[in-house]
Amino acid sequence: MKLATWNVNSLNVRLPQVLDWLRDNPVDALGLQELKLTDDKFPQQAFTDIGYHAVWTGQKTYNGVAILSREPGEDVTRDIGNYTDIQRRVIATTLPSPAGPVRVVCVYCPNGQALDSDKYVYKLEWFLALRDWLKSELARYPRLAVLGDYNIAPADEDVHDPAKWEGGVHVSPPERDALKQLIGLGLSDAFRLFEQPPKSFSWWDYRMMGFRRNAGLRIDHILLSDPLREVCTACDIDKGPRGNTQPSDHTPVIATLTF
DNA sequence: ATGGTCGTGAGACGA
Repeated sequence: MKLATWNVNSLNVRLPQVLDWLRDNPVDALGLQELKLTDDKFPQQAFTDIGYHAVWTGQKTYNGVAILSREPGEDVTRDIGNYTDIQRRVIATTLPSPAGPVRVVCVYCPNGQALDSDKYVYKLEWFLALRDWLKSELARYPRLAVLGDYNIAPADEDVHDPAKWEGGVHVSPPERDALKQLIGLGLSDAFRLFEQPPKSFSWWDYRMMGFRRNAGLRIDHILLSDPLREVCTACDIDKGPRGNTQPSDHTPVIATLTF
């Protein structure tokens, strides 16, 4: 079973690239972030045509998340428990697997903008709410995968130039602590279960030829509960789509589970 | 060089 995540930065613009990628990488589930379209504009038929089910929650201009899957899902959730948030950042569904139900949670975590921003306060609050909700999800679903754009680079090795980024959003100690609190629920960063090339990133700024210089961050993650960690046999970043014409600034991350 | 580039949607704003 392969699970993937990709922040597409507008599904309107990136739909052809998503379809192409799925033809080459027929994963069992793909979480998408930053759809930037309303529910009525979601291109369901295009995914149906290539054999994928879809669940989504959209929003005009900003945010929006979806999960595409080979098998239909159950128990779709579009909120973090009781946390009231007009921003559409979470969707979850339960998929079948040989080992039993796998809960897939797709998240588009807040960016935070800057350490002195109200958006940074919102980001940290949002992560607390996510943690509390994931704790209850984990109790209900032992096989839990939480994938998406976390907008947090877990460690300096996930940053192209730690000195330049120090004191900035995505790397600050409170943000890294927020991510560690998710890990502390009993989740593992699938990417770090394996030996990886140095300077592995999942996002590169459009500006300053960030991709060409490999000036990136690893901020897109797949977190796995212990029963899934035990069967995870690979986790890789596919840099290919970042080299496309008119690319997203993020590229997919894929985890392989072998039951 | 304190900027740069995208996407959205029609001027900034968010990332």
